[in-house]
Amino acid sequence: MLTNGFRRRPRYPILVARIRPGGDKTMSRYQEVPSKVDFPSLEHRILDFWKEQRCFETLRERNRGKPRWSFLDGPITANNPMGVHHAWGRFYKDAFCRFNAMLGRELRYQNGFDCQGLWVEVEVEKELGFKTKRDIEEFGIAAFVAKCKDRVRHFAGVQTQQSIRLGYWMDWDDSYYTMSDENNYTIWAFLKKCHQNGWIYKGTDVMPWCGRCGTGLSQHEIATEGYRELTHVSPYLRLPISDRKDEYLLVWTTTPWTLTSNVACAVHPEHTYLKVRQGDAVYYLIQSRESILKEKGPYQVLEKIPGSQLVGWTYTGPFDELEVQAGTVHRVIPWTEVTEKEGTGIVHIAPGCGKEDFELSKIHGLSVIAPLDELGMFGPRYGSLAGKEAGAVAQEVLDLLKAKGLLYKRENYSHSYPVCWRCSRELVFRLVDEWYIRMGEQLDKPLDQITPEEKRQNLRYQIIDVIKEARWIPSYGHDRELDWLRNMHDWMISKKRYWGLALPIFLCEACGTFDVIGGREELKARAVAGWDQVEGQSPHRPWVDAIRIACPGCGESAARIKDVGNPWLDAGIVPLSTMGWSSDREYWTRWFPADLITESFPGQFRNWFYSILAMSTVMAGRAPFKTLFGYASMKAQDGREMHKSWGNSIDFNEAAEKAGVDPMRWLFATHIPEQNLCFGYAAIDEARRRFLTLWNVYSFFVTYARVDGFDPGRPRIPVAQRSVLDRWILGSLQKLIDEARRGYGEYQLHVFMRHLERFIDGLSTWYVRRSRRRFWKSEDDQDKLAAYQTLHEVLVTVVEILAPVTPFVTEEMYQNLVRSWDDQAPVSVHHRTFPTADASLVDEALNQTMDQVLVIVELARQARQKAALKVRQPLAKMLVKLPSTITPDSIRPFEAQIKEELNIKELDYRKDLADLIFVSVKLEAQKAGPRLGKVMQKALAAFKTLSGDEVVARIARGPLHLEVGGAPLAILPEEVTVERKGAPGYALAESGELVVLISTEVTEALKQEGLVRDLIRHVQELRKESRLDVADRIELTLEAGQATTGAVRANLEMLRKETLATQVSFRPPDLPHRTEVKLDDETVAVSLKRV
RNA sequence: GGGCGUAUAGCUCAGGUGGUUAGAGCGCGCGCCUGAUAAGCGCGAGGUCCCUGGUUCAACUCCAGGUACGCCCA
Repeated sequence: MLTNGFRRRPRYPILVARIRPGGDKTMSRYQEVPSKVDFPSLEHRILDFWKEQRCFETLRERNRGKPRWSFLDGPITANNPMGVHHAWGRFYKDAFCRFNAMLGRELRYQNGFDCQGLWVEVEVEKELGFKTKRDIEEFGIAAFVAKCKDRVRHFAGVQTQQSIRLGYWMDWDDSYYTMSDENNYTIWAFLKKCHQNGWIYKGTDVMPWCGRCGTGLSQHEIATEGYRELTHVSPYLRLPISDRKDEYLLVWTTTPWTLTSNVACAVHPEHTYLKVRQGDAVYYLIQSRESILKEKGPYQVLEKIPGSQLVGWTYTGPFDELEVQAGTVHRVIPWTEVTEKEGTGIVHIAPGCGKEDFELSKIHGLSVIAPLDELGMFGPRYGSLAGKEAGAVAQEVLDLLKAKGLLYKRENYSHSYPVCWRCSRELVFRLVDEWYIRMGEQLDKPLDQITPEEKRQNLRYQIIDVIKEARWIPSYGHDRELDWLRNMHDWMISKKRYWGLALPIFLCEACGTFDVIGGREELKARAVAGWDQVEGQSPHRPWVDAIRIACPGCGESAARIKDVGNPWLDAGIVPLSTMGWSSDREYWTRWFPADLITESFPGQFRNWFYSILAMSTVMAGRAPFKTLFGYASMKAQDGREMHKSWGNSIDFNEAAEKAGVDPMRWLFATHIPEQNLCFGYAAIDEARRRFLTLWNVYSFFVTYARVDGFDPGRPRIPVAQRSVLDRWILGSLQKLIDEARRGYGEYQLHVFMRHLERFIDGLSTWYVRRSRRRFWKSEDDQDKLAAYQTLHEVLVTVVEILAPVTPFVTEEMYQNLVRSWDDQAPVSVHHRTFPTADASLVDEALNQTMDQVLVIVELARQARQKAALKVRQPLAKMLVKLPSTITPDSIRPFEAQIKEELNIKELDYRKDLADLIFVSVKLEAQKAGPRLGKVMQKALAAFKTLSGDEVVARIARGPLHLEVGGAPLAILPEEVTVERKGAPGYALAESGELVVLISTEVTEALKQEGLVRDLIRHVQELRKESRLDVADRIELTLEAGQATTGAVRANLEMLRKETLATQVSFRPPDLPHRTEVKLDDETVAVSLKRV
């Protein structure tokens, strides 16, 4: 327990204070810095500060009218509180905006909320306890829509507060909402333009349908997260072939409910089918699936025939007794998509229940039986199944088949099956009318051969052209989008729901003509009824439903279709709507396209990226962004999805208040964006610890600056006159500034952060470590001032370049480092101009030399370790052989540093150290023995006669040839191990050409000195434990054996000076603070007290 | 079946544009330093840089093919 009550103050500066008036710490304006950082409370303090000082508003003022940098926010769904994965994305948005603000650019700072759509309806339904659409209709659409709006507003507020907590600087009063009139009407304008191009149409198709939600799902929605691995009962049934007694088609399906609507069976015309006899019956099936017959007993293959022979046969359907089946002739049709890998090779076709089936019905003129209603239940004419849910009748269907003798066998089948992405209910396929935007034909030729003429009417290829304009980070994003665009289907934009864009499509029931309204004014002008209902309301259901217009085809009154819009229309229009496409085209021209959008990659290729591209292409003919920076997905710490029920989910608010957001932001910044981020407290803690190193350097600086009264306003000492250490760190700093600019500018934050972490490491473990005594020393000379100025400059610059990443802690440090002394400086670190590197401060030669110095020190430490001589034990000398490219003269300026760091008194340079290096070679009997056999012993003896140097020289050229007993014998290089050691009295460490030898001889005097340094260390520890102030003088007693006593007597001054002992006596411990330490073999009893 | 991505230490991952001895964190073992540092540093054990072939004086890196895994589309 050292933090409570133990006030950290340095040792020497107190003495300085007496020498130099004005140096007292009370004169300093720096605030004391605790060594432990409480991030959450610091962050709250800074949040208050920003609010009180109106820092964000000031920043906008400063940059108003400057060059623009346009960021476009992809709207966050305002349906729930924000999660940690949102925090990740919002961090990027914030960091890049802050960086550009520090470059002096004007920004829009507009956040967006996504408001409309089924996801909100689902939550509101849950709140109200609704089960189906009928509940909503009974509740009233107007009231339901009001509830949806309320929910969105509520969570927009929650997310705003959370974002502020994250440190996200946005103009929170200016957020856009996709439910706004402007947004909706701009989509209308878009749809009208599509209609003018002839791209809007009503299609009848079999769609994936959710019975609970009562709506179809578009291709986009299923693709996102729509598949689950599910097991279904899959019957094999036998269908009697007409006019062939006891002969059956074997048919397999995974969706028993669709059998009610069977009208045909498909076979592959080119594959081989088998006619087999099993029991009393004859079956037909594809040859490759013969194995399914086995479990039903022995069988006999009667004939092999091509599938084409089966085509045209008719058969009795599985549910011919149903009313809906009346008059249906069941036929066998050809289809080349029939697989020979599963099933029976005879595919059951129900055009009302499957997309491909429906396509086949058009080709072969099959009747279409659509069994399900809007809720996914069987209609009235389905016998005992009427009114039952499609997914729930599998067993009943099987029972019915069995009763009719049509069930051959059954199995359980696991497959990937689509489910509703909102409510998880299994989807069914249902025949419905939906509205589409034509995306253009897929042309079967290379992209570069598509003519301008072909593109003119083909939206698909227009978008493909447009995506080339943008920069995709990572670059493969372009390819993924391209892949999507090439293969996408027409965009289904309708949804049979309540809360969403009111599709402005008016369909005349009399003549079938439809028209699309392009905006509010047009609606008002063309309304022949119902305008009074819309006036004063938002353009939503149910109000817009009251409008009727005159049909342009026949003049009859036409009503709006009841459908609402696909929510990606809402989000896709924002590059136009939020920048004033309709209301202020001049403003739009200035801010469109965005310089940056950034969102999570997975999913958005077919969602937001796709919709903004499509809509901007139609309206503006160009991409809505210049750069798209994508990042991956957030996972839980264990690499799995985050799920509350799995207990691996982390709540944003909890993480913010537990760990603080700056450590989280540091973690985000270091992570490679295109990789999934496994998020957890361990990861945050790692980031926090690296952060702490910087904080400790800051704390060190402030601690001493306070006591010394360092005034950052004093005239700067020219860098040329500063020490090599200063010049080295300042040079490294310039390179770091370059890396920072590149990192932010190129959206490679993690690269910058890697350099930053390395820089901070060097700052802490080398610059500060080596400079400490410069800050402690009592003289107030130029060198000390240079040290303060250098460290101050470094810290301020690091704070500036790090500010966009960790806005809170950098603000705290900036206030203390800069504002405390300079009230003319910008109020906030976020108002500073981003630093620019000064290339003249980079001394490459110095950098290289310092690199060598660091290696020398590292090697010497290594040598010490080999010799088991800890650094506290002083040594007489070290010898260094430098690489040929380095001269001793270049190292000399660092000699003092090296010697002090290593606690070695002398440093000599040698061109050759061979005489002090002992090479030992060994013939490995284990390796050579099996090869040499009997002569091994003799070979060993012969080998021993050679010197190490000789062996090394000879095996360098290849096998070593010896003569053993008159016979030649070769030893292979890999059978020899070579070990290099220092000669007796030396320890060796080397790396490449660089060789370091340290003298391991410990003389009596050196030993005594080392012993006393050990003792000092223990006394310091005791002082610390006893909570003494660093400047307190002490009386010290020692009770020790002869060796220690002698050593202390020989080094008494050092002991007294380092421990601030005014009196040292040898007697049993009788002072209040005591400890017992072991030095070498002796036990020393120590006691001390403050005097 | 197609598109995109990934494969490096026990685990999680770094390693712009080819170039001495491939690194970090976590974990394990052993040391060291420390009155800024409840922190840090070093050493050790642990590597077929997925496999095969090619280009090159030189390949973890570039190219081709393959394998495995992930995401997406059919």
